[in-house]
Amino acid sequence: MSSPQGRFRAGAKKLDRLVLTTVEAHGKHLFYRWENQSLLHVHLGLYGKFRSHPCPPPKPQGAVRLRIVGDAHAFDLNGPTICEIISSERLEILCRRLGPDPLRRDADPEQVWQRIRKSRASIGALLLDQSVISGVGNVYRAEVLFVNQIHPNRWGKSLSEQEFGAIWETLYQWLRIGVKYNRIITAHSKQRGKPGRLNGAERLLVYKKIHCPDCGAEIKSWELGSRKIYACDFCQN
DNA sequence: AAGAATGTTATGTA
DNA sequence: CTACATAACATTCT
Repeated sequence: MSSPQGRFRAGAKKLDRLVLTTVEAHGKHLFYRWENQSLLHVHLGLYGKFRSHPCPPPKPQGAVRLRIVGDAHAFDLNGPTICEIISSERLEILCRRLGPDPLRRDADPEQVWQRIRKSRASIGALLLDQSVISGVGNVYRAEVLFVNQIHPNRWGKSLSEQEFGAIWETLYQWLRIGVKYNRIITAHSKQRGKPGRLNGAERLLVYKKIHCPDCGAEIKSWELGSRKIYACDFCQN
């Protein structure tokens, strides 16, 4: 996040010379541990954003929930769903209800599979269920089902173990690419060079697309698990 | 300038 | 009890 040293203000609290000791992510929940033992929990939600400023930072713009000021740089946290100081008990409760995160070393895909194989819920809904698997999100959900040719409406229990294995493996690879380039990239063009150079339209396969990149058919979209899903009825079944 | 959105949880129902 | 579906919330961007 920021330089690990800085001042830090949260709500009525203003703390001096805090030093960041560890940063950890579990799914989309972020946890910042500070030297004074305090624990900051952040969830960006749909539009939360960290913004960097040179010092001295300008007046806070919009919903700034947190400002960290170092010697040379400052960071604002705008519009997160969650920004709170929590106890370690709360941290434990939070993490206990989160399913495995493919990016984490401690992630056990078998746990996810055991939930999916017994479920009558659609695989599309299951991939967004944070107690089943965490960190996927709406874009990767559409993309991972497309590339593995699995229809979002299929029941979890209809998937083969091999199909689930392929989903997990794809997510594992893609999420790492996402971290590396700091953006979601699922389409890899051989022509265009580095994925970092792809524009928004090029770097995804089905999400918000009109036509299927494989067969050219119209991409269908509908609500699934209270989010919009995109799929090709011909290539995914 | 209305409405969708790269998200999650609480609550209700079968 | 479990497991699903739906509503509610929050702010930004187009």
